[in-house]
Parts: sequence; C-alpha cells; structure tokens
Amino acid sequence: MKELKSSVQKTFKILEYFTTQKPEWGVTELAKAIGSNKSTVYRFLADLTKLGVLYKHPETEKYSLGLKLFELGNRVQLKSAFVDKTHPELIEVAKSITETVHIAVFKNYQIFHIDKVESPQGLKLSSRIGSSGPAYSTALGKVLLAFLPTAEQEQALQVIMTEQSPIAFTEYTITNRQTLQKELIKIKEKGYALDREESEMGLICVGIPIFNQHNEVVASLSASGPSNRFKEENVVNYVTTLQKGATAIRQRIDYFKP
Amino acid sequence: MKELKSSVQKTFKILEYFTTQKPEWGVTELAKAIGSNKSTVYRFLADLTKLGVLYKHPETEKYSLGLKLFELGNRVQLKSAFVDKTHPELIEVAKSITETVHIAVFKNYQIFHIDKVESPQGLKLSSRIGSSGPAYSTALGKVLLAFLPTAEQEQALQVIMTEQSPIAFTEYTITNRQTLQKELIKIKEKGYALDREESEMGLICVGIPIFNQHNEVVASLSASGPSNRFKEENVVNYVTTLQKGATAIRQRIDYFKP
DNA sequence: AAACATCGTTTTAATATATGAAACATCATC
DNA sequence: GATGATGTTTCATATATTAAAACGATGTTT
Repeated sequence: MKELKSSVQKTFKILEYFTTQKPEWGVTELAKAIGSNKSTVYRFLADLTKLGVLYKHPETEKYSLGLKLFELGNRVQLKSAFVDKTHPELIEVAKSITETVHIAVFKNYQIFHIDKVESPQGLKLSSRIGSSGPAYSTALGKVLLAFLPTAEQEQALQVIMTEQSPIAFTEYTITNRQTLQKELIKIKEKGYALDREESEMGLICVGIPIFNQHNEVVASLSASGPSNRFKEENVVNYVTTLQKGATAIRQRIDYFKP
Repeated sequence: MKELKSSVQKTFKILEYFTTQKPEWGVTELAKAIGSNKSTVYRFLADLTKLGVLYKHPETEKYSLGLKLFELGNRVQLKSAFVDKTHPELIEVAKSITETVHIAVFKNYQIFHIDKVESPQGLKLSSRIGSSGPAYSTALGKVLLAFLPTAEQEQALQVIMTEQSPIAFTEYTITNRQTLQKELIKIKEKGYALDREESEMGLICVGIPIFNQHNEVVASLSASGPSNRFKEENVVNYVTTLQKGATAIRQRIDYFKP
C-alpha cells in the first residue's frame, strides 16, 4: 500500500479485493492480503461501511460489498442507456434460440460481458455480467475485433499478441497473429463468428456484431451451448435469429457508443 | 467539502453527484456544485478516471460514471445471490401478467428497487433499479412493512412518521400512522397489498411478500399498471400469479437475507 | 480456570498526502 | 486580438493519513 499515492486508489484497491471468489473479508485478513496496516484498513472499511459502500454483517462482523455500489452500478450509462433498453430483446432472442445469449462490449482489449439471458435448459455457462475475458478465444471477442476499423484492429491485435500473450485454453484456441487475422477476415465476410471449443472444451458459441446507427460496432451478441446440443445445421438459424435481435437493438440504442 | 474528513467520503460524495438527471459533469461545474476547490475536484476526477470508475468523454471532456462501477455493482451479493437467481422467475411472472413487475427490499426504512421486468404494453412506470422510494405509499413498501416482526415494524413506523414526515403524493396517500397501521393489519390478513393511486394518480399496484426458508420477509413482488387497464376483478389473478412466482423464488434463494 | 491466541478497535506522534490560490494552457466567442 | 470560459499544473502550507502499540473482547488450548 506504500506505492499508492492517493486515497482514491487505495479505496478502490480495497474494493477490488471483494471478488466473487472471496466476497467477505475481515479487517486483519484483508490488511494482510493487501500488505497494509491493520488500523489503516480498519478506517477505510469503517468509512466505506458508513456510506453503504460496504456492508458489515451483524453477526460474522465480516465486510462485503454494499447496496451503494449496486445503486451506482445501475446509474452507469452503459447500463441505463444500453442494457436496460436491450434486455427485453435479449429475452426474445434467448426464448427463440433456447440457448444462453450474451451481450459484450470491447474494453481494454478484452470483452466485457454486459448482459446475458440464460438457457432454460440444464447445462449453462458460468460467465458473470460485469466480468472481462479474452477477445481472441471467444465468438463475442472475435466478432468485435473483426468489425473494428482497420487502424483500431491493428492496434488491438498488437496489444493482444504482445501484452496478453494468448493462452491456449484448448487445442483449438487461436494464439497466433496470422491465424487470427485470417479468421477475422473470414468472419467479416460471413458476418458472424464461430467459437468451437476455443475457450473451453465442450462449449460452442456463435457471435454477431451489433452496429449503432452510425454503423459502428458497439457490442456483440452471441448464443452458446454445449457441443452435443449445438449442431452445425442450427448455426444458420441461430445467426438469423441473432441478427433479427441485433436489428431490433439497433433501433433502440440510437447513436450509443460505449 | 471542508466538513468532510476522509477522502473516502469525498470520493463518494463526488460520485453521488452523477445522477440520472445529471449524468455528466465538467470539473469547474462540479467543483462549484460541491463547493470545493477546482483543482481538488480535478485531482479526484483524474484519479477516478484512471481507475475506470469514471469515464471521460473524449470529445466533450465531460465525466460520467464508468464501467468499474458497473463491474462492482454486479458483484454485490444482493445482485449475484438474489437478483441473478430470481430474474428468470420475474420474466415468467411478467409474461403471465402482462404488466410491469418489480422486486424491492427494505432498506433504511425505504423501499429499494432491485429488479424489474417491464410490461410489453405501451404505458410503463419509470422506476429505476437501484433507486429508493417511500414505503408508506407503495404496495411494495406496505407489504414489506406488514410482514415485518412486530418490534421492527414499530420502529419502522416511528422512523417513517417522524423522520420522513410522509408526503401526500395524491389524495389517496396514507400519511397518518393509525390509518397506516390498520392498513398493515389488513394486508397481513389478506396476504397482499393494494396501492390505488397512492403514490401517483392513474397508477395501481398489487404487492405480495417474498419469504425465505426461515419465513422472514426478504423482499416484495409487485405488478403495476395504469388504472384504466388494471381492473378490480383481475387483482385476485394477479395475486395468484405473483404468489406462484414468490414460491418459486423462495426455492432458489435458500436462506438469503438482505 | 489460567494462559494464550486472535480479532476488532482506539490512541498517538511523525509524516506523507491533500489542499487551494495562482499561474498557465487551450479553446471558443465577441 | 481581447475576453471569458474551460481544463491543467505548480507549490508552499495545512491537515488528514499512517503505523506501532496498547486495549478490550472473545474464543481456544492447556
């Protein structure tokens, strides 16, 4: 904590420790994890709790993220001006496809999941809304890359290949720049991206771009399911349904740009 | 800003200024509004932007709430352990009722909207997820109050009547403690609350409680619509459908307590 | 039941960080 | 090209933040 200059940074460094994997922390525990003084962390937690940013469990005395963050999170424009407007359409698409449907945007050279509607069927994905993931190994990511303006795509590929040093999650993951570039060209031609077990064995995914009324890619839409259920011959139908959804979304979001 | 001691408080005081009504701010403007120095606010905004908590529009140079808050907001347990699990059920209820459906919890003696599914029909409410509102003038609020343990209800009524000094939004709004208390008893007997234009003229609302597996009220569920469409004879049907939803939700949330 | 841990909380003086006035930069508009 | 409105940087000063230590409460071990 010595390296951090401003209290603002310290505040959010603390909040970042409250993850899905570890949503509850005690003072001492957290101070140890952050490598900071106990009383310093104590004061931060106390302050944040008073504001409702953290919640202190009456019995366990452990802290977790509070309603204030839920409140602020819902005020973010991406949520109020995009997700809220597109969600009903997502429900429609999911109903018609009967597989899990996702929307993602491109952020920091990664995909950022902003909404999903889960398949009513047993097998589901476990992606979290508000979570990030690699762009190179997913249909959502590849399609976002494919429809980026050339200069931006160049730069994105550069960053992905150098700073992220792609990991082969499965034997099908594309980790090579040339291969990815060719794939992106093909995606742009076909209008959709396919991910056949590139990020996880047994998982298949189709993704299409969502354009705003300036014809800029603003997000991508996907359907995904287990490989045994996700038949080759359905892909065309999925794409058609997704595109119908994308068109409807386009009407609703005006000139939105994330 | 002089009165505020910790930077944590200053940070969230700043974030609170980014509302739905005014989601974008410039430095000078915001400094004036807060009553603080320009360069101080500038540094806060710069720090917050670097962290992704705020977003600085490339052209307008204005600041707005950023994706980091969306991310953190989705990690709040109420969202990940409650809303995510209950949302599909909400969709079902809304589909079957064909009116807007809401879920709220009780917080700080107010109702806190945590999820909604809008009616596909033209006329809609404009409540925001993550927003608070009075408990005494809504079906969601009255039903939450009605099923509170006696001691807590006492205290809640006390706070509401003294600190909130109820406002008569319409001629039907209950602003009197005795009247409200009688109403709560009736609600508990009947098992549901009705709001006939008590918070807004032309708006009718039915609400029922959601219990967890310890039989504690954890939330309330409502259907609402314009008075011309919302016929008396449908209320029973609505209640039945809502209760079916509440039962399904109860299964999914285990012993959740907000 | 005494001794020992472990946790949250409070206190303190030392110091690092936040502050605000002023100057500067950039951009419109007049 | 002067004027006024932005955002941004600088710097001495004031002040909030820091960390060690002590405290109190609770639970665990011997």
